[in-house]
Amino acid sequence: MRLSDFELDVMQRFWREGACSAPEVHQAIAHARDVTYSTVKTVIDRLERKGALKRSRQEGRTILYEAVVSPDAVQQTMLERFVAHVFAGDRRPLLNHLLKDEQLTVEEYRYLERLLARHRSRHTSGVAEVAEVAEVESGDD
Amino acid sequence: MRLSDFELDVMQRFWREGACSAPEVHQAIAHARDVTYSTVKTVIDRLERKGALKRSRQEGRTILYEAVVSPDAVQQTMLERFVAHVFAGDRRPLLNHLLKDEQLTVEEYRYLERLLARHRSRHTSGVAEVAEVAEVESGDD
DNA sequence: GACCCACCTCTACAGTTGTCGACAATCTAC
DNA sequence: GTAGATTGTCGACAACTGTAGAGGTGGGTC
Repeated sequence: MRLSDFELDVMQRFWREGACSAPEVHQAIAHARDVTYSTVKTVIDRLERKGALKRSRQEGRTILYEAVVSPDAVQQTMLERFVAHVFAGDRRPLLNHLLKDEQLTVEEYRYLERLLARHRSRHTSGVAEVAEVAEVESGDD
Repeated sequence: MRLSDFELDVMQRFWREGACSAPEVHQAIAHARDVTYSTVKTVIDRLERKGALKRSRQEGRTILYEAVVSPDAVQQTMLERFVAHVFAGDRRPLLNHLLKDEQLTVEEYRYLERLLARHRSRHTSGVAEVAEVAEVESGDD
C-alpha cells in the first residue's frame, strides 16, 4: 500500500489510537498544523476509498473509522520503495546516514544494539531466542 | 531538496557516472524499464529547473548534464521526511524493519557492525578514530 | 418546533508526477 | 547537398496530492 505524506500522518492517528472520528483526527492534527476540517476529511475519504481505512461504527451522526492496513505492512512497502529510489537499492548508505552525527537518540541506539545482539545470537548458537526477543521488545535496561 | 521517485532514478545515473547526456540516461533506464526518450528528457528538464542538474557542456548538439546536488544532501533530506511521516519520527521501528528477516545482505550487515564498532569507540575512548574510519570506509574484511 | 452547531457530502482547483507525441533543428553518411 | 537518424523543444494529459469552500442535515436546546 502506497500512501502520501499527509495520508501517512492521518494513518498514524488510527494506528496509535484505534477507531477515531474525522473531527478527532482534525483536532489532533490542527494542534500541530493549521489545516481545516475539510482537508482532513477529504484525506480520510481518500484513505477509505483506497482501502486503508473503513467505517467501524457510528455515534449519532459521527462516523468512526479504523485502520484496515497494518503499520508494518505499509512501512515495509514504503521502505522498499524508499531504498530502491533514494539509495539505488543499497542499504549501506542508509545505515550510514542513520548512524552518523548522533542522528540516533540514546534509546534508538540501545534498541539497535539489542537488535544486533539478538541477530548475532540467532546466527551463532541459535538458542535462547525467546529470551532475546523478550529482552528487545521490553526495551528495559 | 525533494525529488520524486523517477527523478531520483535519474539522479542516480548522474551521481554514479558524472556528466551524462539525455540519450545516455534514457538508454540506461530503458534497459530496465520501458520508457520513451521524451519521458526521460522531460524529467531531466524538470531536474534542471529545480536546480538539481545543470548543463555542463555540449558535444555537437548533445547536451551533457551533471548533478548540482550531492547524494548525501538529498538522501539526508529524504530520510528525514521519510522517518517523520512513515514512522512518526521514531527510528526504532525503522531499525526493526531493516534488521528483521534477513533483510540485510551479508555486506550490509558487516558494514553495520563496523559502523557500530566505530560509534562505540568514539563514545568510550575517543581515540583511534582515524583507523576506525579507514577500516569502515575500505569495506574489506 | 425553530434554531444553531457539528458533521458530512460534494465539488473544485492548483501544483506535482509520470507519461508521451508532434515537430523542429542538426548532424552524418552517402 | 540531400535524406535519414538523432537530439532537443514544447505542449499536453491523466492521476495524485494538498487544500479548501458551499451547502445540506441530523440532533440537541430552549
